[in-house]
Amino acid sequence: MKYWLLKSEPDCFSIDDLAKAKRQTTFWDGVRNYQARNFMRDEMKLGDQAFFYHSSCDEPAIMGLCEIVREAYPDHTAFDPKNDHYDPKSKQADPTWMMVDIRLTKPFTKPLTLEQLKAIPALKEMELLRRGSRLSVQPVTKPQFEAILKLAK
DNA sequence: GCCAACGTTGGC
DNA sequence: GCCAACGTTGGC
Repeated sequence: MKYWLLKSEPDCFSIDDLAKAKRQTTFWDGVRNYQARNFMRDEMKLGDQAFFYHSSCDEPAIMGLCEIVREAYPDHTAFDPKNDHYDPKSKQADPTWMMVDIRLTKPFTKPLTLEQLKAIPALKEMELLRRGSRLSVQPVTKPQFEAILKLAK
């Protein structure tokens, strides 16, 4: 099993939105970065665990834990000219962009803020904390995953 | 709102 | 294939 971190801007889609969704499940659309797509397409498997992270907001933080409930399939929002994430280069017959489905399994009552994460020695090498890191879908190592889960409530 | 870091685009 | 220009991300 692998571990992941997924970024979302809460103004766009927050963990509360996910909590309110049917079966606490959503498709993770809008990823338009090749490295992030490759992680989703090639490495994300059913049952993998993923942290839900709020970015570009007052208090960036890991908000909860999710599970991958469907493996990669074409991101249909790329085909829709009216969608913000429309990409004319992605064709139905040969989709460029993929998405997965995730289900919220454990919203944290006390999210771990970015500030707190930075203070945890076990997370020194974490991708999220790397200077200039922008990857919206990123792998988390098992020790990192466990360190975070131990502190999150 | 600023700006550093990074990815993408396009001319050559 | 190089690289400058540009756009985006995301913390502050």
